[in-house]
Amino acid sequence: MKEKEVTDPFEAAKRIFTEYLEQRGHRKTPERFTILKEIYSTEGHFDIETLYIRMKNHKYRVSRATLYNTIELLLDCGLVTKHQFGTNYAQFEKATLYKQHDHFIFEDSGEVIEFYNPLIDDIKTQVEKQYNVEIHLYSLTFYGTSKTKK
Amino acid sequence: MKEKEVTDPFEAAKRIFTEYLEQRGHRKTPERFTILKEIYSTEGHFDIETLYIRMKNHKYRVSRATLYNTIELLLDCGLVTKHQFGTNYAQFEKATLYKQHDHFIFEDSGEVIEFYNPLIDDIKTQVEKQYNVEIHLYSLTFYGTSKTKK
DNA sequence: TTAGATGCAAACGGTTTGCAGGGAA
DNA sequence: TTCCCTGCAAACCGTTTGCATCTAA
Repeated sequence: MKEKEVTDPFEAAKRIFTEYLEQRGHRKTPERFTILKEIYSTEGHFDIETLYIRMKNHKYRVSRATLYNTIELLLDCGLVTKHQFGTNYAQFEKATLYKQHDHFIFEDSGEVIEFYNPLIDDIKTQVEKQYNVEIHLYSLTFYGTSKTKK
Repeated sequence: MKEKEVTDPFEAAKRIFTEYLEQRGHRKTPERFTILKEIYSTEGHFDIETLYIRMKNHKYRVSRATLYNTIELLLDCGLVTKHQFGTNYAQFEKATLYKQHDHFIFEDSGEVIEFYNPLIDDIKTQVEKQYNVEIHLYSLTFYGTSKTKK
């Protein structure tokens, strides 16, 4: 069975990115696909500097400017999402396409838990009605500590 | 009747700030109270640079360093809250002490609507139970556009 | 009197920009 | 061949820091 081709998230992302680039008349450079691959090869959140160093370690030659440029494209086509958890630098994560979620941040370690709670959709609907607006994006983040002693 | 003393939010904040400074052994400098006054004299959100310019215009002599320093104290004693609405600079607002709220941001103009929806407390409680954590802070922000044509 | 606070300016660090050279189409 | 993209480095800008001076206590 050709399981891999059906389920590999990177292959799916690659197709989406390719189509996006073609539609917009952007070039399909090797750098852009290498960056996408690097992002899809790890879990969790990352910032640009971390990604830069990771690619250096993997002997990929890439500049920070290109990272910022490519991330912008990936945000635009929905393959990556951007967060700003109260710090003064941005964090990113690959989009899970189907599984929307929010975040809990441990105040001491900065560790991130992802969760999904359907009540957020009710709030969203209520706010849209109440103010006659259309919500495209939202961000819900909790900050706190563990109750189990360490 | 002594209405003013009972209801003036600045007077209330001043008392809280004074007590906070005394408890921590911090000095009650004129700069600190002038900054508090400036913050409480306007509505809505502000960033440090805006506050700095506003105080300059009012002929108050203050340095950015002192603004950052004092904001830190005001955050610590809960008189001011900090936001990072996806930009790379922080925005602040005076705490409304009793009226908790969240934000809707217009993607085009950056305008901010404040709202409160009690369902958020249910989500909070559920997350606390689910992950055995204690939530101290949260941030809920919606981004979107108006449905009424301009 | 003195330790903490202020103002100024330099340093810091994440992000953006300008530009010459390179490569996808 | 064209002109979009890349890499490099400088610029940018919000925030932090170092230090001499000042002042609340």
